[in-house]
Amino acid sequence: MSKPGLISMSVIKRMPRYYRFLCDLLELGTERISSRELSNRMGFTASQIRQDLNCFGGFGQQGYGYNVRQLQTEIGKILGLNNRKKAIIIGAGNIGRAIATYITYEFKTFDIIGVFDKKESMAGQMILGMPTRHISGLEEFCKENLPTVAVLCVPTSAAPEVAAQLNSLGIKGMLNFTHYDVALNYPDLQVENIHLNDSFMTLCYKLNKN
Amino acid sequence: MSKPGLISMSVIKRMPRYYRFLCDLLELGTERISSRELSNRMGFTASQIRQDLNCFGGFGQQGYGYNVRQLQTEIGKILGLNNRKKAIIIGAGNIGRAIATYITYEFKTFDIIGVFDKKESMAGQMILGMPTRHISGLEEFCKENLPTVAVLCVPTSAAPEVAAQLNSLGIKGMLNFTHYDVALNYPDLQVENIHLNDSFMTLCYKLNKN
DNA sequence: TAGATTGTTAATCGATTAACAATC
DNA sequence: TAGATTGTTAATCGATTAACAATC
Repeated sequence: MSKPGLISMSVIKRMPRYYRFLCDLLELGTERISSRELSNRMGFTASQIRQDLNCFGGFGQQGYGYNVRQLQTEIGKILGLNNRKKAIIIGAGNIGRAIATYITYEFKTFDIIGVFDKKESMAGQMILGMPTRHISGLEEFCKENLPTVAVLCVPTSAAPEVAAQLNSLGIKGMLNFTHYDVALNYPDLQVENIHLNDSFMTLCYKLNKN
Repeated sequence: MSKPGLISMSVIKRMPRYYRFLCDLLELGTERISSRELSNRMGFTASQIRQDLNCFGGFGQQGYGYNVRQLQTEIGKILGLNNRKKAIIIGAGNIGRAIATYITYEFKTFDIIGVFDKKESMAGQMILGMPTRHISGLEEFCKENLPTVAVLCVPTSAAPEVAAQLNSLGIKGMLNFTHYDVALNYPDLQVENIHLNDSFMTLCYKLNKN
């Protein structure tokens, strides 16, 4: 069960949630927790929790449960949260600036080393103590600084070109805020889509149904 | 198959994506499309597309395929995109301001009628031509203007209190950017979570695996 | 009519839940 | 030891895919 690559996305997608709840428990000073108790707090079944965790190894102990600190550390390792990665933001509009700030203060695994925009008027404007750079300097910057992650906050119309460029410049992973389907066109890139519009529409549906 | 309430979330979650692709096709001037052709463009199987659409009705025609405009209109109706809803933003930080702006220009179904923040120093600052309001005025504002949707952009620590208040003030749906589990605590509210951190961690996992 | 493509049923696949023996 | 709770297997459930008759 602990062979990597065999673990389904359904399981992976739940890991950040476990991590979050374990962090909360740690802060509360909880030392141990059973799958049953976690189940109550998180809304997953105890069975699923044990099943999920066992994909990566036997972190628990019969009759005792799980050690909160150990489990949190293990999940952190599984997710690779300790491997810091250099990231750049493409698009210094509202979303781009918000995400740059958010990542810098709330998600230490990514290290924002540059913010780029196409607009000449943006160039030089300070974000997080760094000057916004014009997109024309992207290639040189990447060759010098070797970022591996990019956050795509440009208008969807600009996305195909930017994605192609980032791909050729050695970017390995992307957070895609546009509606352009990067993953479909670059199957070797790791992509996480954050389609705000999709979430809005799903909420609309739920609201109209009730 | 077209009984409402019986349609699974897996299907619903794909509808916004259909809608998006159909909008693109419309802009390209495409009149008709087959499930097979859609399948190629979207990366779903043709079988799944037909299965999904048939949950809501037979929008296609044998031997012809689907009429793009008609299908787009139908999916818009299914999602309820024409029923505009009054929305408020709680938390006027970077994310709050970015989302307020984004919704106003990119998602016309929600109409942002107020932005609130706890910080005294924020009060009065203009966003989208409206003054940011102090959170103390939330109750009065809601009673007067009856918003039904709220976007939660406060720090997670503040979320439980704010969620309780919004719930009691008649809010029906929430876009939750915090890590507080609103849905677990208010099962009658419609909630869409946008857990940026979870997306970041999932990307980390994918990057470390490869 | 012949060709194309849907709507729909049946088969497969995968994910979740239940159960329980192992063991702390 | 007795009680608790895991790890793991088996059973169930739901979602996806395949197949094909209906029909435009």
